[in-house]
Amino acid sequence: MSAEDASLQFPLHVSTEDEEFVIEKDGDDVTSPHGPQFDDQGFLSNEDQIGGVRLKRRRRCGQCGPCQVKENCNKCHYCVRKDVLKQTCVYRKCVYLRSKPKPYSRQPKEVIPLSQRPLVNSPPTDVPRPTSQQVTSLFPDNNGLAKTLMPNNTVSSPPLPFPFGLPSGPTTQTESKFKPPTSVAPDLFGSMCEHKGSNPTLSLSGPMNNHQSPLIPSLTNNSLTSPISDFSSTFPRPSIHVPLPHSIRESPLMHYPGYGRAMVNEARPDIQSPCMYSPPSLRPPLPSSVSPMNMSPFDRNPVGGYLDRPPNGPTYLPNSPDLYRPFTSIPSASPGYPYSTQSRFSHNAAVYPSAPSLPGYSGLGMHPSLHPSAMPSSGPHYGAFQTPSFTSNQSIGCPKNGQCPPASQTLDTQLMQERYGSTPNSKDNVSSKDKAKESKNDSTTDEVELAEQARNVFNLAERRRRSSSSSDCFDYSSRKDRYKLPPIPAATLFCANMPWDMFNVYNWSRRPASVLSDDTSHASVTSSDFECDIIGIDDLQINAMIRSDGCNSIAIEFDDRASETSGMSTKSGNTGSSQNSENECSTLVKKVYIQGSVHLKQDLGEEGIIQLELPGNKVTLEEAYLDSELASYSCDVDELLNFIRKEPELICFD
DNA sequence: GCTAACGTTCGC
DNA sequence: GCGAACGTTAGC
Ligand SMILES: [Zn+2]
Ligand SMILES: [Zn+2]
Repeated sequence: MSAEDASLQFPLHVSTEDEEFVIEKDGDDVTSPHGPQFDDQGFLSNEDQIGGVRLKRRRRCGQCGPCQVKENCNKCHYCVRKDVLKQTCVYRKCVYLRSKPKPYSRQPKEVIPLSQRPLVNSPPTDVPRPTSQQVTSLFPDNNGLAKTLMPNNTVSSPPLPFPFGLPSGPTTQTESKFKPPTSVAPDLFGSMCEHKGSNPTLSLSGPMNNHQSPLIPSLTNNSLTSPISDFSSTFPRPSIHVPLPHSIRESPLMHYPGYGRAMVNEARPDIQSPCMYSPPSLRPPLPSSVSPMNMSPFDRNPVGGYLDRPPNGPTYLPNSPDLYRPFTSIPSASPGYPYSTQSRFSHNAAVYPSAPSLPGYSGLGMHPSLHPSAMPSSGPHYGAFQTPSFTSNQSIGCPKNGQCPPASQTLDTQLMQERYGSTPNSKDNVSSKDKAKESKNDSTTDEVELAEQARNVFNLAERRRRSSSSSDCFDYSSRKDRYKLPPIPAATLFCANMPWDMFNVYNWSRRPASVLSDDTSHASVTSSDFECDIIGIDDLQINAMIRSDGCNSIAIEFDDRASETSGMSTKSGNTGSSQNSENECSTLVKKVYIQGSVHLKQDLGEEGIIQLELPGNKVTLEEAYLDSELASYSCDVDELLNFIRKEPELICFD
C-alpha cells in the first residue's frame, strides 16, 4: 500500500448540528507534519483554501472500514479495470470519499482550536461520517476501527489504535479530549436505575454476587423476545419502553470511536481474535452498581475484556473461534444511505456485477455501501462499509411497515455460509416471510397490536427526529437512490446455528432462537414467538424482563409485584440459592448464575442491532432447563451434561 | 442522472 | 518517477 495508507488521523472533521469544525491536534499547525488540515469534506481548510478555492484533494480517512482494507479485491470492476478507470477498489473506497465533492466555490471553514471544540463528535451534515448516534454494539471493538471481512473469510483487523490495556479513565490528553461518542445508546441501565428508584422491587432471590450458585459458562443469546401477551400476563408491571432511535443502531462510529485518536495504521500486536472487546471509553453506561468491581475489562482477556467466555473455557462449549467474535454488527443500510449522491456507487451492474453474491458484510459494523451487485460474483469477499445515516427519511421502521426493502435472503444465506461455514436452511429462509405471516396470524390480536404499538412508538419518534434533522443534510440520496441501497441482512442470520445459540438465556427450554430470517419482518414476528424468562440484575434490585418486539423497540419491564417478589426474594435470599428450587417445581433448576458475561442481541431490523453485555454474575436464569434439543447445540453434550451433573445446584433429569 | 475515462494530485 | 486514486466531465 502506498501513500493512501498513511491515512489521516488528524484533522478530525467534526460537526455539530449547526457547525462544522476541523480538529487538529494541539500543537499542530497548518504546516505541521501531520499534514494539511481538511474541512469536513476533506478539503483543505487552511489558507490553502482561502478564497473558497479547494486546492487539495480529499484523502481517505484511514479510519473507516474500507480504509482498513489493505488489499484490492482484484475482482471488482475498478480492480479489473484499474488501469483505465483508476479508481480504488470498491471495497477499499473510503466511506468519506464516497460523497460527492463539494464544488470549488466552497467557502473555507473555521479551524477551531482543539481546546475550544465541542466534544460532540457528529458528522458533518453533508458527509457520511458515522455519527455518534448510530450505535449498535455497546461493546465495540477495542480499537475502534472498523474491520472488514476479507475474501478469505478472515477479518481484516485494522491496526490497533492504542495499546491494549489502556487504563480506563482519562489517560492522555488526547484520550481525554477525544472522547468517544457522548451519545452512545439509550441508557438502558440508567433507565433501570431510575426505575429502580421509583419502583423498587426486590431482587431475585439468592446471593447474586457470591457465586455460590452454579456457574454456567458464558451465555450468549441473540434474541430477547417474548410474545407480549404472554409476557404481560405473567405479571402486571410498569413497562419502560426504550425506543431505539438512532442511538442503537449500526454504528460505524462505534467502530471508530476515536476520530481523534492517533490510531491509524499503528502497529498492533498479533492477537487472537480481537473481537470481543471494547474500548473502555466506549462501554455502555453501566452504573457502578451494575459493573462489578471485578469487571475490569482488562482482566477479562488479553485484548480488553468481554470475551464471551474465557478462551480456555469449558470444553463442552463449542470450541469455535466464533465464540470470541463479537456479535456481528448488522449494518443498517437502507434507512439512511448516506452516500451519495452522485451515485457513484449506486447500482451499476457493470461495476457491481452479480447481485446474488453479496460479499460478507463486515462483521464489524459496516458493509459495503454498495449495491450488492457491486461485489464480485465469486472469490474474495470483502466487507466494505457503509455508514448508516439517519437523516434520510427513507423507510422508517421495519419492513413490516412496508417501508423498507427486505434484506436479501440470498445474501444472508451466503453470508452465513461464508462467515460461519454454516448456513441456514435455505428453504427456511425462503419461506421465512410466509412463516412469519403465519406466525403473526397465529398471534393474538393483542400481541400484534402491542407489538405494533411498540414499533410505532419508536417510529413516530424517529420520524420526527429524522424529519427534523434531514433538512440540514447535504445532498443525501434521493429516494430513488435510497432504494438502491443494499438490503440489510437480518441479524438473526448471524446468530443462527452459532455456538452461542446453545445458550439462549431467554429461551431456555424453548426452541432456540436460531430462527433465520431474510428480513426483519420475519425477525420481528419470530421474536414474538419467544418468551422471555426473567433476568435479575441484582445490584439493581429488580427483576427485569427485556423484551423486544423484534423490530424497533425494546421494552424493559420490571416486576411490579413488589410484595410477591419481595417475599420470594427474601425467601430465596435468606435461604440461599440452594433451597429455592426444589420446592417449587420439579422441573426447575436452581437459579443459575452465569460465568463470564451474557450477550444479548436483538435484531431491530432496519434500525440495526442492539447488543448488550451483562456481567454474568448479574444475570440469573430462572426456570431454565436444558432439554435435549437445546443440549444438542452443544458441541460436546456429554461434557455439558457432566458439568450439570457435577453442579449440585443443577438438577439433572436424566 | 449515471458512468467511463482520464487528467491530476498526492505520498512515497 | 511512480503507483494510487481523487475529481471532473464528456458522453450516453
Ligand atoms: Zn476491488
Ligand atoms: Zn475511510
